[in-house]
This record gives sequence, C-alpha cells and structure tokens, in this order.
Amino acid sequence: MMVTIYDIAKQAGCSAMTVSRVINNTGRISDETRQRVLDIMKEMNYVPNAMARSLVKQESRILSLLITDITNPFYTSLARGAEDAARELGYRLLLANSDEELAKEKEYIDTVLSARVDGVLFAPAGDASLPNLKRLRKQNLPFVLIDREVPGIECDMVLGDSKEGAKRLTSHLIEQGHARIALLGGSRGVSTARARQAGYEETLQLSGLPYREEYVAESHYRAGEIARHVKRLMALPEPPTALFAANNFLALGAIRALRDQGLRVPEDVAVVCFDELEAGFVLDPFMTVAAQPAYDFGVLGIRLLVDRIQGKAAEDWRRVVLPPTVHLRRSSGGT
Amino acid sequence: MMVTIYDIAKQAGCSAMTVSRVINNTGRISDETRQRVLDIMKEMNYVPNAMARSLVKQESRILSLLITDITNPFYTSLARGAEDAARELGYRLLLANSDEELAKEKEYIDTVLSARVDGVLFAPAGDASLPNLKRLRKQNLPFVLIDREVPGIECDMVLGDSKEGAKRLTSHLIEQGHARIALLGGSRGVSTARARQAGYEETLQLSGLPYREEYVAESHYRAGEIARHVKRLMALPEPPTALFAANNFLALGAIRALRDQGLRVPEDVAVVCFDELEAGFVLDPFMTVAAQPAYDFGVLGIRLLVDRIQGKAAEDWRRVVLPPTVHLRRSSGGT
DNA sequence: TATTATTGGGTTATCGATAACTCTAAACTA
DNA sequence: TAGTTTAGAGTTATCGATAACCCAATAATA
Repeated sequence: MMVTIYDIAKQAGCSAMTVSRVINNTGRISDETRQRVLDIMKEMNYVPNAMARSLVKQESRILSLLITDITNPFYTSLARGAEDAARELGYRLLLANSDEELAKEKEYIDTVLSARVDGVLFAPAGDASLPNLKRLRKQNLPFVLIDREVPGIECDMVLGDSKEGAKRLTSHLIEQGHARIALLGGSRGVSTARARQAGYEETLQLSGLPYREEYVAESHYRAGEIARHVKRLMALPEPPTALFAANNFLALGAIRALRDQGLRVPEDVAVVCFDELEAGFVLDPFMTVAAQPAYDFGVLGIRLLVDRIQGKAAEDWRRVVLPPTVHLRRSSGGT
Repeated sequence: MMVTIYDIAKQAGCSAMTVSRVINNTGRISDETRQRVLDIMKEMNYVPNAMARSLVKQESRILSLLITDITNPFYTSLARGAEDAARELGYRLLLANSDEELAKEKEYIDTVLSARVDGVLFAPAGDASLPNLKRLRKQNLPFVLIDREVPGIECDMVLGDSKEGAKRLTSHLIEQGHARIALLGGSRGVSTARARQAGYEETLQLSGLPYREEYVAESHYRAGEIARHVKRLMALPEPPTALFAANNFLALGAIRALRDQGLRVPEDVAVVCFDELEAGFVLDPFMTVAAQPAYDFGVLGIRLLVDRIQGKAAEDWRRVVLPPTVHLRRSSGGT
C-alpha cells in the first residue's frame, strides 16, 4: 500500500540497495544519484518501514514502560520522564498498566516479548513478579526495575530511599510531640513497603518509643480494607495520635476513613505519607509527604536501560538510589 | 537469537507452515501433530515475532496516542482509558507528548508512520496542526481527534461540549451575583478555546450583561504570561470580581498570580475553570470546574479508531460529544 | 603501459512470519 | 473399480528492508 524503496528505485532508475544507502547514508553514492533519490522520496512521500528494518536489524527501537497505574501521580511523572528520555535517545515508548495484577503483568510480558521491544522499564507488582522477570531474563530481554526491587533477581534498578524517607517522616511526627504513631503499611510482598516499615520501626527504637504490634496494619489498596484498618486502629484503648501511611493511596483512603469517623486531620490525628498526592503543580498541598523525584526515576531508568541495550553499561548491575524530599505541610501540623 | 518457527519445525519434524498453522489455528492439522508442535513450542519458550507477522499481514496491532502532556490530569485519565480500551481490543499503545509544539507533533507523525501503527488517537496542538493531519490522511492512516477539532479536516472525533460547559460556568458566576466576569482564554487557534469564549459571550448577552473587550485575555501557557494578563485585568478601573479560566492550567496560573498580588480566592475574586486540576481522587478539591469525562474520551476514542481500522465504522465521520459536569466548589464560593 | 585501487553501484540472501498454491495418501462415491 | 474428495501436510513467493558479496568503469600508481 505505502511507498517502498522498490517504488523509489524504479522511479529513480536504480536498485533498491542504492535507495537504502541513501536513506542510511552508508556506502558510496554519487551526489547526483543521491539527490535524485532524495527528490523522488520526497515527491512520493516515502516513509521507511521501521518494521521491515527492525526485522533484519534485530532491533525495534521501541521500549516498553510497564507501570502499575498511570493515574498514580508518581507514575504519571515517571512516565513523562521516561518518554522524554526515550525520545531523546531515539526510542519510542509502549505504555502499559498492570494494576499490580500479576496476570496482567504476565500478559503484558508476553506482548512485549512478541513485539520484540529492545527493553523494558518495569515497576513490578511485588516480590511475586519474580517469575515474570525470570521470563524476561530467560529470553535475554534487557530490563530495568523502577521503584521496587524483587528478591531473587539481579538487574539494574532505580529506587527511592524508602527507609530514609520513612525515618524522616517518623522523626518529624515524633518531633511534633507524637508518641503513639501507627503505620498503615502496604503489602509485605513489596520491597518498598518493607523498607518503609523498617525505617518506621528503627526510628521508634532510636527515639526510645515502644514498637507496638497493634499499631501496625498491612493493607491492600481497596478502599474498604483501608477503612477497616483505620477503624481498628482508632478503636484501640490507646488510639494513635499520628498515622504514617506507606504511600499516597493509602493516605488518601486513611484520611477519608478518619473523616468518616468524625476525626479531623491534623487536629485529632496527624497524617504523613510517601509520594505526592498530585503529579503537577497544585494549589495548596495539604499532605506532609516524602516526595520522590518521579520524573528522574523515569529519565534515569530509561538511560540505564538504553546503556544496557547498547552495551555501554558496565558488566555489573547498577543500582541507583534517589533520596526523597520531605515536605512539611498541614496534614501533620507541620506548617 | 530468539526461537523461530523454523526451530520449532525442525524439532517437530514438520514444516514451518505447519507450525504457523498451529499457532494461528488455521488449516488442517492432525491432533497428534498439533500437540507435538505445542509441546515443543512450550519447551523451547517460543514467542512469535509480531514484527514479522505485521510485515506480511500489513497490520501492526499497535495504536499511537499523541497527546500534549501526560501530566495534565485530563490527559492522564484519558491515557488510562485509551490503554484499557486498546488492551481489551487486542492492541498495544505507543505514547507521545507533543507539548503543543508543532515540530514535536510533526516529528512524532513521522515516527508513527514509520512504525506502521494501525491508527492514531490524536489531541492536536491546535488549528495549526492541519498539515500534520493532512500528512496522516495522505498516507491513509486512520486517526481520531480527541478534545479538539481542526477546521479543514474531516474525521472521527471525540469532543467535549465546551460551549455548554462555558455557559454553565458563566451562569454560575452570574447567579453568585457577579456582573464583572473576566475570561482568561486560551489561544484562539484552538477550537475548545473558541467554543469556551463563545459560551462565555453568549451567556453574558442572554443575561443582559455587557461584553467588555477589556475583560477578555488570550493567554498562552507560560506562567509569566498568565500573570501579566491577570495583572492587567485587576488593574482596570473596574476590575472583574470573577474569572473564568479556559482550562486547568490557566486557572492554576491565575490563582497564583492573584495571590501574588495579595488577592484572595474566592473572597476578592471568584475563579472557575474547565477540566479538573487533578487526575485521581483528591481530598478537598478547591476549584469549581466543568469536569470532562476524560477516561471516556480515551475509551471512546480508541473504539472509534478501531472500528474505523477494522472497517466496522459507517462511512460517515462520527462526532461524539461528551457533556461536562459542573462541580461547584470553594473557588467560586459555590459551597 | 600494465596494474592496482577506488568509485558507484548491482545481486542475492536473509530477517520471521503468512498467503496461495501444490501434492499425496486415504476415504468415499458412483 | 475408477474417479473424486478430503485430510494433512509441504513448497514457494512475499512483506520491506539491510548485509554481504560482487562487478564494471574509471582513476591512481609503478
């Protein structure tokens, strides 16, 4: 249907190979022939067929970005960074959302393998993503993990310093005078959730505060579940006066649940969390957060990936850790 | 490098064509042969090469989503809808941000033509995108416009009812007692900006309010420019008491500028705008907006596109118009 | 002048799949 | 029993490009 190099060649009175050479600027071509071919290409609106080229070159110049949900502001910014970096490096970007479902993740792994993308920037659902990663590894497809690491697989990664961020948030609450601090944690099957919990525990200990089992909840992301956990926490004989939510979604759910119970934030309960609640500029951010440089996660992730693809990376796996920035705001009485 | 049907064929002692038939469930294959081939495919971790298939089938099963900026909450949700719909229909999605720059848009058009995507879901920068659209049309590549239409091109589109939304927002301000309402409009080279201005003007007229030239500003998205416009408006002998911003970004910039001048919203100036300021759930939305069903924009856009690609669409161009929902909130004293 | 390089290409095979056609043996039919 | 179907494959060409090798004419060199 579309114009091919053979059509161009016929018009120009040369071989397809000559056209290919003009396109790629390889081999020896006389200026005269080159110009003739270029003119005809323009005239006929020739557009090279990247798939045909990919087939013989064994590279597609397509990368895949597999995240859990583009509407999570962290991933929104990350995706933007990834796209910008990919474009700059001459790659296109295939987007997919896994919703933290392993089945979707697996399905998508099949898709990218089939599409012969050159690499995958991958935010895994959690430790259970291991088989999916092994699948990529077995097929020799380069990938870079972002945000979460997965025990059992060695690879390049771009992570945040979850433990450090958790320490700072917890310290902040303690400095605000809180002694009864609850943790609304994410699934223990996710590396960041574990690190955040570790930071929380360690900070309590260093501050001489008791670690209380009953102050720790492990919640999935369903709103109902969050509300149940919050309810239980606030019904304790000594209810917490502050809540550390392990991520933005949990924090939103928690504040909703608190309000539903007639509790005010921060007057009755202070709340802090990981990750911003919004992607772009926002008017009056309410939540005290440990914000991560999401855009940079995307940019660096793509760069690591492309380095690896192009064989420019050192043999050893690289592990980039980006520090979070704590923003003190109203939700913790921080301002 | 990766396993091909020829490798499978050799192992199974049959021809490549037989393997292809098993994969596609076409032709006649004995159960015995089929099972043998399937077993070997699994054993050897065979993954079909979608590019090779695309080359001969003349379809890639890839769609392209070209938006202005994924971090704009409207496009964040739209992208999610598009991806969900694409997946459901068996397509992959290539993502790109144009930043409303025609050059980036053009560059990306070249990319998708070269990638031989099956279609493009396209949020154009504005009327000036016409040549880019004509390029797609000339190459016979199906596309669907989203959010904005472009005079001079006929095609499928999914639009919001900008005029109606503008009317409702303006009416709301009038009902709140405002008589001096300014419009901070977008570029007149964008269809939605024109429609919103039309709705604004019409509503003023119907309400017997004068249309004042000096109350209308046309601003691009640079923060400095927004601030300058706001400054001018508020320095008028009779400054406006309410401001209708044509989109979320303008509204943000306007509120910033107002605050920098020591003006409070909504006490000194009420502000309303088109589109939500955030993509997902948010705690206490402040802005009175005409919200558009962004997710549905994406889903419907992809469906129109795929219908068109698969020849299931009626010959006539379809134009889907989705109504906005007005949310009355604090920024206009609406609640 | 004879020989070697270089220029400016062309030819053929290949990437990994599918379309379209062919072919053979067994089954079925008249 | 001879002819016709049909099941179950195989063969070859093709999609649109590039890699690798080849080749004639001209230019440079001994």
